[in-house]
Amino acid sequence: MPKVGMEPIRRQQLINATMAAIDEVGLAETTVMRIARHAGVSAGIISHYFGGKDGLLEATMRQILTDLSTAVAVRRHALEDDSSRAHIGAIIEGNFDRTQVTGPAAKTWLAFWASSMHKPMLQRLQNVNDRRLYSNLCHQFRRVMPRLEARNAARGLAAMIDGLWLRGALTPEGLDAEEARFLAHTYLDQLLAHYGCQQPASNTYS
Amino acid sequence: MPKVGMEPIRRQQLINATMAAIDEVGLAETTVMRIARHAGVSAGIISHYFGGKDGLLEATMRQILTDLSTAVAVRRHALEDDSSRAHIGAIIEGNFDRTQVTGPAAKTWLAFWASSMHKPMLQRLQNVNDRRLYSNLCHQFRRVMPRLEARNAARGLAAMIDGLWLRGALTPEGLDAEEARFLAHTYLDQLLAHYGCQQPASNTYS
DNA sequence: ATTTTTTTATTGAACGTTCAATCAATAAAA
DNA sequence: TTTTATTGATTGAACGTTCAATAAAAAAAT
Repeated sequence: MPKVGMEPIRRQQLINATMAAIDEVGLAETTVMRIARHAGVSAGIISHYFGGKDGLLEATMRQILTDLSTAVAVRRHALEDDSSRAHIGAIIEGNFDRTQVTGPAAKTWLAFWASSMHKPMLQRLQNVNDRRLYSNLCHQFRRVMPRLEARNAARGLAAMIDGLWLRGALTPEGLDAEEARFLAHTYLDQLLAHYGCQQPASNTYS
Repeated sequence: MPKVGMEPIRRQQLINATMAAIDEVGLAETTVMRIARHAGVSAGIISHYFGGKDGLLEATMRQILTDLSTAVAVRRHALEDDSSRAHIGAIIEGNFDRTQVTGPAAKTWLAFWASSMHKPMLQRLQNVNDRRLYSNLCHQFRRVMPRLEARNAARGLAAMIDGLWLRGALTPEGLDAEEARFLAHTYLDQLLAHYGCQQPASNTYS
């Protein structure tokens, strides 16, 4: 039933179907037929729109990374407070955004993470994202502490965020976003407390 | 060239070869032939000793988990100091043990971690290990802080350890064990500082 | 307004490849 | 001679990709 202008619709359908399939059976058992069935189309269409399975997987990872960046950027631009604490808090909140943390996205995220160890293209994507998180954190920490300490604080918080993600993706019940945010913010408070920064006026995470 | 008593030797050879193969090309492209070539034997031998590829993969994950547990247990039994700080410090040190952190083991570890999301047997193994780490940490923290705080400290430190592992496995240069240990110990100090515990006499990680 | 032509979207069977598992044959050690 | 260890060609299943065929929509022609 071909109508014109199907391309963007199909691309999005197939990307969503890829995440659903990975959530369902894992990347290893995600075949083009299973993805196609999820999207309600035939298998051949994948090669038509993405040049092949690899192209679709790459596009899917791209989308996840873009969504994550957007979630962080939106919260940072909405800040009234320009303190480093507020900026870092926004980064934490963005990283535990609802759309990212929910089932399919989280499992797809971890699957690509593991896969990126041996696929240069995915590794490149993952690296770019990683560096941005680290350099953003580092820049904000440097506003309130010396270079070396800022570097360590940034690495520590980045590891904490990733670790919470990882554990969330692995537990059958999925990530408890509230608890994760609480732990990350508490850690942030501890990092900043050593340099005499004032506590935030309201700590609104339970 | 069959000699008697080959079984334990071959089993270990094949487990090591499996880690080498995963380190080299990733779990997705680790075939029985590649493993066999690494071990210098034929492909058929894998089914003979492990009942199939899945059996070998399971045995490999078992070995990694056992090695990790042993590394922690050895350090905890060697403690002169019985303080909670010393015990938790030993858990950290064990988790960043040299044999675990080095190339093949780390990448195999992460690969299985991702894979365990959809393979019940691996998930079971991973869960048992996970609970032991958490409950050990929780038990030690409870010696110096209230229940709820101990729970959060344990979850935070567990996430930090996993996050450092994850990032270490992903960076091309591999995990910088010294830095990881330093960050984990610093975090531990921060957690304990809130409850007025004395700082350790000597902080011997650079 | 109808019919014809062109364009665009989609299908699904066929093909070639890859892989894990099997097992009869083989060879060294007991 | 018997037992144990190992091989490697073979088998069958599963997968990604391709492509000729098809059908709907849009455009052009009547």
